[in-house]
Order: sequence, then structure tokens, then C-alpha cells
Amino acid sequence: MARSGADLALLLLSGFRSLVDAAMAELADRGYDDFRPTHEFALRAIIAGADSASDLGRRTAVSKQAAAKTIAVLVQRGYVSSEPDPADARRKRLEVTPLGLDVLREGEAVFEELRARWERRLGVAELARLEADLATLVGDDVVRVDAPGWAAHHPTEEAP
Amino acid sequence: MARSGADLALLLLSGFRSLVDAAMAELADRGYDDFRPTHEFALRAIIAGADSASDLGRRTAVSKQAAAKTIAVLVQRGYVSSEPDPADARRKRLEVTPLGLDVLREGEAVFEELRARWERRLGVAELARLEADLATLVGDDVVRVDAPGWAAHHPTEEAP
DNA sequence: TAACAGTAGACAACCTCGTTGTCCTTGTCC
DNA sequence: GGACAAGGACAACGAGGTTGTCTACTGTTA
Repeated sequence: MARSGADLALLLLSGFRSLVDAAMAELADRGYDDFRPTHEFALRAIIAGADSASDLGRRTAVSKQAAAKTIAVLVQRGYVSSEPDPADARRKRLEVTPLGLDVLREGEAVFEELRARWERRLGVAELARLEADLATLVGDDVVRVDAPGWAAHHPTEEAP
Repeated sequence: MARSGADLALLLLSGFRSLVDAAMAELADRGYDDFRPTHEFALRAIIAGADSASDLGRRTAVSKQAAAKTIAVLVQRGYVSSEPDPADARRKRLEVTPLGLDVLREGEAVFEELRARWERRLGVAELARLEADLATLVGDDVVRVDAPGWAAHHPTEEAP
């Protein structure tokens, strides 16, 4: 097949995009409008223990200001609550609300469904193999999202 | 291994990013500073026949204004020339300059080298298999980049 | 205990890449 | 000719980041 290196990159990108676009669309259908991957990962990070803006920034490899902006959105939509920390007046403690847990659960289900779809097309063993290979190549630091802008996607059409 | 669907997405993203980041860094080392994937793909599209801004926009699934901006950069750096079309006064004909061809060639080499590195780590057959699987999943419309913002990446550190 | 360095958060300005919306010029087709 | 489409330029704006600066609080240290 002799694909080129650039094609390989494109392949990876396309895979990611098709997964994420589908997930976002499905979530929108379920009523969680305009929910971005960034939000999902922020929620995850908060659950995992990032209970302040600065902390979230560190964990998601982003400036604390950027994290604060994300948090502002999540709070405004009711996915996260932010109350002053009684023990440290500088901080505001972040907590994921029940609604936040809902959207996270739904998101998980959506991704699972998408993965299952791929599994049907490729076979269980083959998909597992693909994942294992990718993990080998990428190393195990997949957790770091580390890519400002990676979630930007504003599907629109020009001049209908 | 039982990875989740979201992890799969992350895996794909990480793969893409690690490839592209490395490629950009290497190109910068070779003297093509601040060359973005967008530029690479714009050049490719122009070579492939997109000889006007609107045309480029259509081919790269981006508004003609965005395409025009990209072109402005490419022209300013000497990678693309833009002359009025004698046959149609509305158009400006785009052409990739020798310098543009250079950078494209270099880019190709860099990606090839990166792919070879992965090949060494995974084995020739296994990488081919991975590519084939991805191609199956993604379909054959990989050509469409179709992701505004997908190339945004501004590596920076907060407060050293 | 008083000074001081570091952390949290807020605000403002700015960048990049993309988007609309609008306008003008030029071709094309009936 | 006249309606309409297409190409391009300009301006305004939005999303998601960044830096820089400022204030309030904490914990440590002399």
C-alpha cells in the first residue's frame, strides 16, 4: 500500500475527528448542546482531584487562565459548582454537580457505542490490536491532552 | 486491555500530535520556521489544482476567506505566487514557487523519516496493518482535512 | 512576630485560526 | 442588455489559547 508518512498522520487525525464529531453530535441530540471534548476532559480532571482552577490548568497542561475560562463555562451551565474553600480563602473548591456526572456518563456511553461500532467493523481482536499498537507508539503518556486548540471544531458551511 | 472509547480517541489524537509536532520541529530546524500543517496541505491542494482562493477553500473544506488568509501567508513567505489570471480578471492564479516545492519535499522527507521510525518500533507488517485498519475505519475520504483549528498548536509554558 | 516568597484567582490585552456579513468587480447565460 | 453567480477584499467577531499585572491570602523563615 505504501502510504506516506503524511497520510499516516492524516489517518490518525481523521480517526480522531470522526470519533469526536460523532460523539459531539450524539451528545447534542441528547440535549447536551455545545458540549466540547475540552469540557469532558475538564470534568474528568476535576473528578480525578483537580479541585481548583490552577490545579486543573496544571493537570490539563494549560494556563490557569485558560482553565478558569473553561470552568466559568462549566459553572454557568451547571456542570460544576464552585464554592469558596473554608480552609483556604484563596481557593474556590470545584465540584462536579449531578448534572455534570450525567453528561459525563452519557459521554462515556456515546464513546463506548462508537467504539463498539468500530469493533463490529474490524473485529474485536483487530481493534484491540490496533489500540495496543497505538499505545506502543504513543507511549503511555496518553493522559496528557497537552494540545491547545485540539478541540476546536466549528462545523459550518459557507454560503448555503 | 479493555480500553474505553474515549481512550481510543485520545490514542488517535496523541498519535497525530506526536507525528505532527515532531515534523514541525524538524522542519523548523531545517530553516522553515513556523511552517504549519495547514500550510503543507494548502500547498498540496494548490499543486493538486486548486488555483484560486475560493477553490482552495472548497478543497480544504474551509471558507474562502480563511483560505485567502492562508494564501496571504504563503505568498508573503514566498511559497506561493499569485498573479492575476489573464483569462479571468476576477481570479488570481496561484502557483507553488520553487521554494514552496522545496519545503514540500522536505516535509515529505521528514514525515517519511518519522514513519520509518515507527516502522522500526512496530515492524513493517504491523504498521501496514495498522494503517490498513485505520483506512477501513475512516473510509477513503481521508483527503478531506475538514477540521478548522485542527492545526492549532502553540506550545508554550506558563510562568517558568 | 514580622517580613517575605509563593499560590490562587481575576482582569485586561493580545494572538491565531476560523467564521459571517457586506461590497464591488467581472463573467455567464438567457 | 440584465439577472445572477463567482472571485476576492474588508471588517467585525468568536473560540480557545497566551502573557502580564494586580490583589488577597498562606506558610515559612529569620
